[in-house]
Amino acid sequence: MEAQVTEAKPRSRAATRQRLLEAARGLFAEHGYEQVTVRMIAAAAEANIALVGRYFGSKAGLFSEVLAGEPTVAGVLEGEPEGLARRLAEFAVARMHSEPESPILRSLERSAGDPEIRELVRDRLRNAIISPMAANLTGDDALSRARLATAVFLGIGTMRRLLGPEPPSPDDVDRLTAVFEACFRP
Amino acid sequence: MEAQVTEAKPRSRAATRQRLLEAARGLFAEHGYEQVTVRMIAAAAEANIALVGRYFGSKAGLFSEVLAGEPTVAGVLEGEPEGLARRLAEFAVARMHSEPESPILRSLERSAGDPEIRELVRDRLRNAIISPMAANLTGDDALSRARLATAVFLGIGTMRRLLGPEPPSPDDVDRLTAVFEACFRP
DNA sequence: CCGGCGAGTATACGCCTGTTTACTTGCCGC
DNA sequence: GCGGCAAGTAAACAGGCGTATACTCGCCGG
Repeated sequence: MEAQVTEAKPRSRAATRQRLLEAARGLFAEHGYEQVTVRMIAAAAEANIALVGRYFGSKAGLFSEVLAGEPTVAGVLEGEPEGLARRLAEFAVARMHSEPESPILRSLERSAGDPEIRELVRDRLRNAIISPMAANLTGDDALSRARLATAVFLGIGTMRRLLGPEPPSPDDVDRLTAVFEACFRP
Repeated sequence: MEAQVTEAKPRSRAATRQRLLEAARGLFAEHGYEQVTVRMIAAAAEANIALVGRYFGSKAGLFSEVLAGEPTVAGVLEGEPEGLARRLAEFAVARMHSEPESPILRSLERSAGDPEIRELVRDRLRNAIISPMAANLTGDDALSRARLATAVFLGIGTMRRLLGPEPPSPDDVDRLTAVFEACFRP
């Protein structure tokens, strides 16, 4: 949570910008866009509030840059399509049993109030997950099936956030693999 | 959306309370807890803001009462367990292709900022969906499987909210049925 | 050694939130 | 008819939000 830099902070634009960016990343990932205030970000980065506006234009601009810099599940998506369901299942199970710290997907679920932010999130979801996933599928309604699988993925995240992490079970991966395969079946 | 009462409003505690309750129900269902303000509710109910506090204690109290009065998916859950997956699929597809107006489940997905509200939502989710669903399943980890199926259900809602309603496809029900069956398989 | 410029700061602005207070209005039993 | 109490109202409160402004400080080239 408080992953702030302990080293002395030099009077450097680039370094301060970076601290703000990383602080924002962590907070957004944990709490979502709306629950995080610029004052929280500035405090976590040990920087002044006004610098958020100066360096990123606005809170939304900062969020946008965080989103752009975030690694995606691309590594899971590429590879032979046969194993896709299992790779997704393994990835989801890993997320399911780990504590909150996790990529920006976390904030995808719950950042929806501001329409501008919603659009950012939607584009990101499409371009980073659904489209590449659909590209791995064959058949007419590949997009629709990719959407369904992504929905399952998001739903698991929502559930974990709401009810807390589940006790792991060795059957989880197998069952989830079957679920994703059912999503992908033409 | 603007399903306000057009009849003249009598100076009646019970009637005004009811109008507030219904207005809140509609708004919460459409936008979620945090995005709805008590001023919006009062305006929709054509009542004074202060009455929310007077009749329900607080915004959270009003939300709690809305939640308690909301019908659940109980009708879908009861019945022979064999057809459960298909009934769930039909229910989800119906929700998937309909415009926003929908039960309070909508707000379950995105009402999470305030811990008090979060707890309300979590309890409701457990008592109204997961537990009864698990009761229909056999096997040790029935709860875990019910959680997964519920996650799929929520994920579909999140997806629809984010990307808009999908064009219907006749295969949807079959595919979703297979997905839920995969969730339920021991 | 010092002038200037950019990094960093403190503070205030305007707005919106949920909640509360003090007040007015209208109806119902007597 | 009318007194009183409940229903309804307007306004303000305290606090939080994102953003913008005017300022000070620290460093670096000359």
